Amino acid sequence: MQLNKIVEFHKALGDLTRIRIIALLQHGPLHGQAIAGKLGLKAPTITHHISKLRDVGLIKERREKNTIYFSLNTKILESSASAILSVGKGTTNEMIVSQEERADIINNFFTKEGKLKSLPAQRKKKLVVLAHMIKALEFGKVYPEKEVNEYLTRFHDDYATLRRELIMCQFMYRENNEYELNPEELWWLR
Amino acid sequence: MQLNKIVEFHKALGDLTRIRIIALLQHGPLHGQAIAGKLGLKAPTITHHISKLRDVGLIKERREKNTIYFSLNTKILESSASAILSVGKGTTNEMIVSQEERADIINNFFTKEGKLKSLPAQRKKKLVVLAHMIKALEFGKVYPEKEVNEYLTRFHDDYATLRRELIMCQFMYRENNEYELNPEELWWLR
DNA sequence: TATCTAATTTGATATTAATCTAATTAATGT
DNA sequence: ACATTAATTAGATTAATATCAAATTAGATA
Repeated sequence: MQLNKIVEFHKALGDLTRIRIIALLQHGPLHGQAIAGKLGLKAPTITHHISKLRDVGLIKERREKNTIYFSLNTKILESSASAILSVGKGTTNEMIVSQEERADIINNFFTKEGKLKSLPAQRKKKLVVLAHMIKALEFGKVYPEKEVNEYLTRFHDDYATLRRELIMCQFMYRENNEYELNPEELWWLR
Repeated sequence: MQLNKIVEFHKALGDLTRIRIIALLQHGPLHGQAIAGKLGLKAPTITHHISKLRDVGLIKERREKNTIYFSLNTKILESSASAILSVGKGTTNEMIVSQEERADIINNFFTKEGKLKSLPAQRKKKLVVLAHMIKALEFGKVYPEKEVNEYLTRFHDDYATLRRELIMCQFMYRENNEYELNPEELWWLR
């Protein structure tokens, strides 16, 4: 149920410490100890909060020597913040699929081994199938084309068709042969 | 918008029952018993949640005989939802000062013993001086006025002027005679 | 006044979650 | 191999809070 996604997002923001972390990260990446120092808290507390924020897709990170720099995924922030405005109104109604219906579709179009049998013709089902396949990909991470191909081969030999469908349905976008999940389309996922 | 208001807003939305209530109210006003029935909950529970939503301004109500119809304040919903996007962004490039320049200013306006000689007239310098003085204060901690006064006396006898300047430059904010650092303005501090 | 209905308040209970210390892991550097 | 530094995990404590039954309040009506 996508209502739960919305709940988790707001629960993540419903804490003063995490809002302060977000306020800090709006100005650029920071590492854990720096955040702890600025907020007057201990490192484990920061780990705790960062992982809450990461759980809802708000945190990107990059490692440099021993220290990890955390930064804000502003695309996710924007799309998640606006999700509440359309809750209950069927704005993304194409995607309003019950948990059971989704399970049925997955069941019908994938083998027990997880291979895709065929791509559904019906748009709604196709979206469910595509969404299912990218579940293991990471928001904010940039994938070279080769890696995308290898990944998609896990589901079907014809990775090129899958890749094209992901682009056409705007689940991913491409920039000079590198691929990235499109958070604007996928806030309701996961 | 105050950080605490933002926290309270998201805390209000960080609960599945309340999100479901919002989803219901998107379609029009409903009275308590109706909400309870649709959600499979008891009346006191609805009262509890409605009052949480009302606390953050999301609920409008109108009485009709004995029953109260609750509805959504969509204006508040929209503005509160977007508040998070600009949190931490309340800073101007006015405060981009090099480390050396800052050291010079500190050197010129403080005695060796750490007393403030005078308050700079030039705004940029004044900001540096004020920022220097609050370095030992903690983000997120609430200080009673008495404690702020004692603290500021370490720099100058005229603590009242300093305190007023801190408020006016928005380095601190005051709520019923308690003071707190304003993280939105002070992210650039070390 | 008595009575009905809807909403609220009042405990009580169970669950979640924020924070810390201490111990551990991960990656670097000597 | 050893030491260093940053981040994480584990465990404990404490504070919030979601829910309900029971009692109460508020307004309307007979």
